[in-house]
Amino acid sequence: MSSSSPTGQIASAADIKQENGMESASEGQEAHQEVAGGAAVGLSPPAPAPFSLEPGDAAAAAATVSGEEGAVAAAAAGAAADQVQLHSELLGRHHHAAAAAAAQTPLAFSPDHVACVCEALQQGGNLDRLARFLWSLPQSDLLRGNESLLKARALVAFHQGIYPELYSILESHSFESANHPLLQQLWYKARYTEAERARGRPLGAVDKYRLRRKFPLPRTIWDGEETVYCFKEKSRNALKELYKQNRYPSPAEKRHLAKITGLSLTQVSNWFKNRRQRDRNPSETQSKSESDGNPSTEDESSKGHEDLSPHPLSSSSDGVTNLSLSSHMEPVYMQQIGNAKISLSSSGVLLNGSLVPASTSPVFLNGNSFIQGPSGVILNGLNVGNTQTVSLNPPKMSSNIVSNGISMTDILGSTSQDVKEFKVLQSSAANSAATTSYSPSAPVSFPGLIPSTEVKREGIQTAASQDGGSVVTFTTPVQINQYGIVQIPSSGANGQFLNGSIGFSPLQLPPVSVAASQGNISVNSSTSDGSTFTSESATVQQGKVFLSSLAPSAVVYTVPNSGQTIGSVKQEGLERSLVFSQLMPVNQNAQVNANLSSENISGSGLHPLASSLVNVSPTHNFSLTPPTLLNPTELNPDIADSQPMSVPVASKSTVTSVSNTNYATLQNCSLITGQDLLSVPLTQAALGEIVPTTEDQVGHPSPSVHQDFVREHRLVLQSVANIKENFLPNPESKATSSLMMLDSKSKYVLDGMVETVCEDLETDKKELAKLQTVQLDEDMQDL
DNA sequence: GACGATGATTTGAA
DNA sequence: TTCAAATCATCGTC
Repeated sequence: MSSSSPTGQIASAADIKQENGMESASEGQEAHQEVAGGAAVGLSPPAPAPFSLEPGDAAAAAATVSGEEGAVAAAAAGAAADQVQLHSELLGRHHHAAAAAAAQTPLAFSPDHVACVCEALQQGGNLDRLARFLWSLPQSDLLRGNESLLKARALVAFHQGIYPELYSILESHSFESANHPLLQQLWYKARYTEAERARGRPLGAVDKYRLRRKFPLPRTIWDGEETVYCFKEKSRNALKELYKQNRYPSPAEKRHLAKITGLSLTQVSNWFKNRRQRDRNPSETQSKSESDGNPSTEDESSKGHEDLSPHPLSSSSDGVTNLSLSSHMEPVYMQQIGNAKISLSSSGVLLNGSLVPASTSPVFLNGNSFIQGPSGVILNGLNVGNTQTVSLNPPKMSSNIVSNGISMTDILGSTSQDVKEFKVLQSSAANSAATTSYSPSAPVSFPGLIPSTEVKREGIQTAASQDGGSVVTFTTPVQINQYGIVQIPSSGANGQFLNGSIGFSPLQLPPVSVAASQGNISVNSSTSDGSTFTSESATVQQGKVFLSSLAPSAVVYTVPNSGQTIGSVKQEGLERSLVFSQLMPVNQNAQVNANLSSENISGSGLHPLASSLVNVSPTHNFSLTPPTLLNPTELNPDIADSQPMSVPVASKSTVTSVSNTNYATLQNCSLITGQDLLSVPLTQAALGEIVPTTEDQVGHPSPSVHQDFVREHRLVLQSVANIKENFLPNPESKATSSLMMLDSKSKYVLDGMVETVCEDLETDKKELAKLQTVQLDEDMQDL
């Protein structure tokens, strides 16, 4: 019967989808028909039993409930129902007189127990039984305000067509956001149904829209955020912001945007596609500005169409675009298209393929990166919190965190393709470590680290560079240790990392020129007089190191000396299987091969130097020093042990972080994992052990069950066995008695089990809520 | 993955 | 209530 009820489509939490405002035209009709049937169920009083939950009903609910939480709740419901059954059986068998009395008094279930049963019945779609169950509940103050109970009452009211009561319930209590989608559907469907009944015909899309406008959601079931065209205002603003900066976001940026907006990747892609399509059509652009209702953004979008497009750089005949910049006080929008040659007359930084002058004015990089002020940084679309600053000028920094638009979660959970697309550039200031992570499209250097007087970006192609990689040269002698670090001997222990493989001391380097291309970085050490060596000329300069990429993961290092190659290091990084070689100083005339591993960094004994940098590789495993800005254990101690990252021995190494967002996400993943470990086996074990048919099953909990639960579970079951001996003379009833025995205090043994399940459920909910809060905070920071 | 065309839905105004 | 514009999603093509 319940399957044909109007709530058949929305009663089950598992069926609740993201409310997008879109509904099929036939949906209203179905709802109308179903409601008519549901109303036929009527308001007839349910069975007069004080606790009318039928064991069979609960068992059915348990069988139909899906999902972890549902399973837990179903287990509780099943246990509670079985309790009732056992209670009746036992009392009927041994205490007939008492049974009659007990049948007149409500069972002593706590509100949590009732909530568990309600949840189970809701998810099972047993709304008729849920109605009877609610009817039988005592009007206890303890039950008032219980959200699960209120939600159940709302469902029942909708199911029975008592819409005024439904509206009253929804408006009288502020529900948790987790219940909003379901309750919002109830609200709208009830309005639709009422209107359909009044009109006698199904509603169209426009009719439903008018009803939605006429009966807006109460704030008790709505977060208040305006939704236009199915997209929340926040999401649309985020999309617009990124579009203003970059009309062609990378997949990583799209993923990040999808993450922070809550939209799917397809929706994000579609939005950008449609937006570009609209912008390409002048007529539509004109009309768009008049209709969106947000002139500011639309004007920016339309007006800035040219401005925000790839910067009209002067193009040379060879296709190389040149752009010369000096320090700007105005925001700079840049987007690199093709081979762009950018020259700076002062210290600057290359970010995301675009050159950034070391100024305090906001800078937009590649249309999607943003640097603002000394304390707040958004790089490549990902915000770096206020406490995670990237200082472009000071040569000394205590902790610098730079991240690109790819969250470390994406990296950790990314596919090999994602990993291949992601490379790490790390650099550092003296006395401390500064770790940076960038995508291949975002090569970066810091003027504070590399006091360049000129930065040139050229599409340098060398014989060794087969993928457009650039060349890194600098004049000072270098060493490459086992960690793939190219060290400047004079820099002492202050070895610095670059691209996770080489390091140099910025203080030891003379002014250098930096040439960068996608996925590669070229550092040309200039002479002391400030003249700049380009990559082409670097091949004959003394003491230079050439780094040319053979492939996205392969680089060849050569160290010429007076025009003679004195050493070369071939770095053949296999995808996701790079291995650090042993210490290999690059001496004169020495040729060393070094394999750089990003996957085995932590396991190959990577020990950061005293002033170390820690290599955050783009692969699934990476090393992290204990973060000083964010400590995962502080956010959630339970996660620390399960963090899939290693902490190298780095006594003095400083923060290696990506962003707090990533930490939060890591925790999220970890917690989810934890929940998977705890909840799923727990649920399975609970379901499997609550209703066993033999005692053998009872005594052998699943080995994957959480220890606490197992321990408590065993206690319960042992007590059951003891009680059974005392109260059950009939051995044939053991299948039931092993589950439904009363303890010496006249309480249901399984009550504790139900409570345990409910507590675990509540704990999981709290933890999840906590995580969601953290994640929300992080998302807000991202925005 | 981008693009153009097109359908379905949403939205606002007449 | 109707209509048109805006918006989002889908499909086929390149």
